[in-house]
Amino acid sequence: MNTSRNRPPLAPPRKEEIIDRTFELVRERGFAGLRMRQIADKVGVTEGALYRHFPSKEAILLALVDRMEGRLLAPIRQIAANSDLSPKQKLEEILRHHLLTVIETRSLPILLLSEASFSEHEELRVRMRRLLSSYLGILESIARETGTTKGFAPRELAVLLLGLPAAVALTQRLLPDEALAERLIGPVAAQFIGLVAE
Amino acid sequence: MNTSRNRPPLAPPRKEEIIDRTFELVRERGFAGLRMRQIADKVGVTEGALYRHFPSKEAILLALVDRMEGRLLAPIRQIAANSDLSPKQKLEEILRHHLLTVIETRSLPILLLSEASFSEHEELRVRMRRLLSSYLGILESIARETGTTKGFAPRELAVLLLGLPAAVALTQRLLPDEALAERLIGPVAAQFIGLVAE
DNA sequence: GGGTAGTATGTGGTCACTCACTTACTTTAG
DNA sequence: CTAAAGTAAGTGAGTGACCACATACTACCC
Repeated sequence: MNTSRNRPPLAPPRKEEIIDRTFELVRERGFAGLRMRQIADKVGVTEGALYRHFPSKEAILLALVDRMEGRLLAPIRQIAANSDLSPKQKLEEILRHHLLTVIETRSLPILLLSEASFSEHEELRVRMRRLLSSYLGILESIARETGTTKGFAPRELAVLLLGLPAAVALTQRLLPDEALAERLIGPVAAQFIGLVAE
Repeated sequence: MNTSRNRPPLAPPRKEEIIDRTFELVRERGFAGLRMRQIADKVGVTEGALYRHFPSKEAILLALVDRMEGRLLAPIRQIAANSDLSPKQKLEEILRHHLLTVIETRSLPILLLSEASFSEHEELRVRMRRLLSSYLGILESIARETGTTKGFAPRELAVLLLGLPAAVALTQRLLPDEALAERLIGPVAAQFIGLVAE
């Protein structure tokens, strides 16, 4: 038996690679301009080969949303469940995680959300609604644990907190400014939390 | 001479109507899904007729951006130039105007911004960058007039203030909630300004 | 030698845009 | 006043490019 052969069973195979490359394409060019041809070229196969692994383009997009959800929402759920943190600390860590994700993925979460909200794929819109709903729900319930929220209702606070990553996503996509981005992720985010929550 | 004949010279003709109908289509279905066919159907002519008035689809989209700019940015410039208002009042009015526009146009400004940031039409991306740049610039210079901005640099404050309309746009598009929207436009916006500016 | 991954080559449909021609007005010349 | 000329707006039938997806065939690996 060939022990030197490194099976790639956990670092999963083509399927994962296809999603990876698609992720990169969407990050640079967005949803609307994505073509099966581009994915195939980037993976280094022909279009037909993609259909060995996914039944349709929509299936690839849905897998991409899963990926995004894992990267954005899963860590946020963990932070929210961490009982070592005060509500304020939770909000701060969530905000920081969201902002970091926005920067690393070139604003993908927010832009996906808005592009997908127009998609003709019903399933995609449903998933995006769910994602946003979960996100706001998590922030809302933390807001309820928090002492004072400066008179904002929990839902209102949740929307306010979504605002910073949303604004950062838009400005950094169109007017990149690394120094500004770092200030926003760091001190600005922290102080912003300080203003709206005790 | 027929005095009762109401010439329609100022309420301009087809061209304006085409932009109006396109505006409605984009508001409901977004940029990416827009087809010349749909515009023609909505105006009540054939596709060919559209090309009497605009040389290309892109030209229609650019005219649409002009329309959006007139609706969003022009009033904001006026508010900023109104010397009867304190800086804080200016920020408050600008924020309210932006939020109202977002609600009336079903989140169009923000979503246009993100969809267009991926467009293959270079000119469109340039225009969107300019629009965002102007918007942030106006807020920035008001921030400079303001006494205290709670330690935020002017540019940082501008991004923070963009956040609320951005978040409202996303949530209202995907999870419409009229009562929440009204609270956000009214008391929440006012209180938010109170927090970040003196 | 059978299943998996791949290629080469379609195919039907859609889209922005074109074009020859018509229709309804308006302007102008005699 | 009228007929000829000019023009703005529109029609309907393309056209070529592109795209998601399909089908037939092939290389490779246990």
